[in-house]
Amino acid sequence: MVRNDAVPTVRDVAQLAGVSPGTVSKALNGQGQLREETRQRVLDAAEKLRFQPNRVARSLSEGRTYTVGMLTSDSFGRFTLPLMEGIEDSLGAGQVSTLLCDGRGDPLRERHYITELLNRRVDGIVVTGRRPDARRTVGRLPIPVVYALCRSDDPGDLTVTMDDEQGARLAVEHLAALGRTRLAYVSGPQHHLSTRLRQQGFERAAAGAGVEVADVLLGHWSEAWGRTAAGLLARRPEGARVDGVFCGSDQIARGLTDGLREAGVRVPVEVSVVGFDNWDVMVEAARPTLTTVDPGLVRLGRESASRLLTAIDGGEPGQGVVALPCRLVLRGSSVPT
Amino acid sequence: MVRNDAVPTVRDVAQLAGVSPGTVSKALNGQGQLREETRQRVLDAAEKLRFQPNRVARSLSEGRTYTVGMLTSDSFGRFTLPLMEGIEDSLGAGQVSTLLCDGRGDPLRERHYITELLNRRVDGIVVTGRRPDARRTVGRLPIPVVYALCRSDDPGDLTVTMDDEQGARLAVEHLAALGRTRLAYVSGPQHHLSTRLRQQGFERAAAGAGVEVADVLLGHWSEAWGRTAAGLLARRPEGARVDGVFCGSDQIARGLTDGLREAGVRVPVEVSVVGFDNWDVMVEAARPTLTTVDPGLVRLGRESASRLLTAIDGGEPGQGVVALPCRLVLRGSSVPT
DNA sequence: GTGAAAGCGCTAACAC
DNA sequence: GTGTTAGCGCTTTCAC
Repeated sequence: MVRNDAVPTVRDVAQLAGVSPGTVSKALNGQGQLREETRQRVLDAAEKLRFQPNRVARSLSEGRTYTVGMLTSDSFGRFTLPLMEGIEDSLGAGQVSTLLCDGRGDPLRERHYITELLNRRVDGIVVTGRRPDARRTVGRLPIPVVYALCRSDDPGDLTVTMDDEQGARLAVEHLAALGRTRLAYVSGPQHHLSTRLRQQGFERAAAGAGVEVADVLLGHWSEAWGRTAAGLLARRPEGARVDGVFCGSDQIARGLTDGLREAGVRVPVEVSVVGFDNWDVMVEAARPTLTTVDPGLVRLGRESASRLLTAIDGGEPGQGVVALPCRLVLRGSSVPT
Repeated sequence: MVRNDAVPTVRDVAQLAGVSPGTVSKALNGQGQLREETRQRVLDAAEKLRFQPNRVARSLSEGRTYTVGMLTSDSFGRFTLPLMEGIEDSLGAGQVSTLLCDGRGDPLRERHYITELLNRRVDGIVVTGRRPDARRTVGRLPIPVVYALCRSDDPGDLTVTMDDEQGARLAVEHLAALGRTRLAYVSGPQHHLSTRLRQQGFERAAAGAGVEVADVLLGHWSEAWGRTAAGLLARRPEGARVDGVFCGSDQIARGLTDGLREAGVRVPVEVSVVGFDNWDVMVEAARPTLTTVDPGLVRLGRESASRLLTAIDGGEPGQGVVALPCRLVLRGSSVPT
C-alpha cells in the first residue's frame, strides 16, 4: 500500500528511479559525476513524485540554513521598509530567506533574539534601525553581521549607510546652480548624527560654491517644526532674506513650504526649498511638490545584503562605514519657472 | 584535548552530567520522569557549557519548526508594519519566529514563496496585504493559513480584518452626538472594498441617527483629493452646507482640513472632520489635529497570529471573516470648543 | 559512475 | 528513573 498522503523523500525518488538516495542527492544538486541518462531518470522521478527537498534536513546536514536574520535595534518603520525590500531582493536571488526580529529598542529583547537566531543557525545577520545614528555593536558573533542604515560603534564591523554629507552637498550645489546665494539649513535635533553630517555637508558645499550660510535652525523632524521655521525665516529683515532652504527631512520641508506660503512667501519663486528622504507621501502632498535628496534605501538594503552574502560565502565584505551616495530628485519646490 | 571552539551538543552535556543524551533532552524539555537531582545536574552541566539547543536538529526530529511565514500579496507598507508588530508580539510569546516573504503583487513570486515556505516546513502562514480588499486564496495547504487585514475570497479560509462598517458608524455617531446634522462622506476609489463598506456604515448610521447624508464624494486616497473635495464642499449653496465630514482616510481628512481652512471654513467650529487610520504622521501634522477612527492594526496582527497558533496546536481557529471593531480617537478636528 | 554507510543534533519509544 | 536505540531527511565521504 502506497502512502499517497505522505510527502515524498529522496528515498522515494531513489526507489522510483532505481538508484540510491545518494545518487538522487547528486543528481538534484548537480554534484559529483553522473551519467546523463541517470541524472535524467532521477529528475523525471522527482518530477513525477512532485518531490520537494526538505530544507530542514538539508540545513542540518549541510550546516547551513540559507536563512539570515534581520534585526532592528529600534523597530521596523518607514525607513526600514524600503531597506527590507532591498535586502529581500538580494537574498531572494540567493535562495536565502529572512527571519524577522524586532528589537523594539530593548537591549534584552535584542540579546534574546540574537541567541535565538544563532540557535536557529542563521547564516548571517543584518542589523538595522530607523535612523543612521550609531548604535552599540551586537558584538563578535560566530557568523557574519552587516549593519544597514544604522551604524555600529565598532569600527571592525561593516556598516552600509547613506552618505548624509554628500546628500547635503547635492542639495546646496543645486541651490547654488539656481543662483541662490543666501541659504538656510532647517533640520532635526542636534543630537542626531544625520542632522550634524548634513549640516557639515551643507556648510562645506556652501563655502565651496561661494554662497552665504544665512541661518541654521535645528528642531524636530516634524511638519510643525518646518512651519515654525518658516515663520522665523519669513520674519528676517528685508535685506537678510534667505532665497534657498535645505531641509533635513521631507516632513520639515513640507511644513516649511506650507508655512512660507501662508506667510505670503512664494515657493519656488522667492525661495527654493529642498528636502531629504524622497518620501512619497510628503513629497507629493506638498505644494509645490518637493525637490529632495533620495538616500536610495532600497539600493542600500540590496548592497548590505549582497555584502552579507559575500561574507557568508567566505568572501571579504569590507569593514568600517560604507556610505552610499544619495541622488537629487527634482520637483517643483526648487526651480522657479 | 577539549575542543573549546566547538558548539556544545546534547552529547557534551550528557557526558559532563554523567547521563545519556536522552536524559538531557528530557531534563531540558521537562519531559518524562526524572529525579529532581538528575535534572538539576543536567541543568548545571548545560549552564556550565553554555549549551544552546540546535533548533534545526530539533525541528527535523520534532517535525515542527516553530516558524511561520508572513506572506504579503502586494508588498510591505505602512499598513503592514503595525500588523507585523502585532504578529511578532503573539508569535514571540510562543517562541515562534517569522519568515518574511514579499509577494510584490506577483502571483508567480507568491507561488514560489509558498513552496519555499512549505519546503522549510513552517508551521503556518499569515497572508497579509496593504488593504482589506479581497484577494485570491492561496489554496488548500497542508498547514494552517490565516489572512490578516486582506480577505481571502474562499469562505473556508479564516480572515481577520477590521470592521470598516462599524468604524464608519463610530464616526457618524460621534458627529451626530456633536449635533451635526448634514454630513458628507469623502473617500477613496469606489472599487476599494473599504470605500464601500465605510460608505455603508456611514449611510446606515446616518439613517439611524436621523442625520442627513448631504454628499458622498469618492476619489483617491490622497491629500490632493481631500483638498479638492474641500473645494467642492465649500462651494455648496448657503443653505446646503455640510457641518460634518467623515473621511475614508487620514490623508484625505488632512487634505480636507487644509482645503477648508484655505477656503475660509473654520474646523471644527463650522465643520467637524473625522478621519480613518489614526496614522500619526497625518493626524499630528493636520491643523487642527485629527479626530479619527483607529482600526487597531497591532491588535489585528496579534489576533490573527494567536489564531494561527491555535490552529497549529490542533485547535479550531474559526473560519470566514472575523471583523475586529475599530476605536474612535478624539482630537481637535471634530469637537468645537 | 554508483551504492553503501555514516553522520548532522536532536527527540521519542521502548527496554531495563 | 535512566540508558539504549532508532530515526527525522538530507549530504557526503569512500569503497567498488
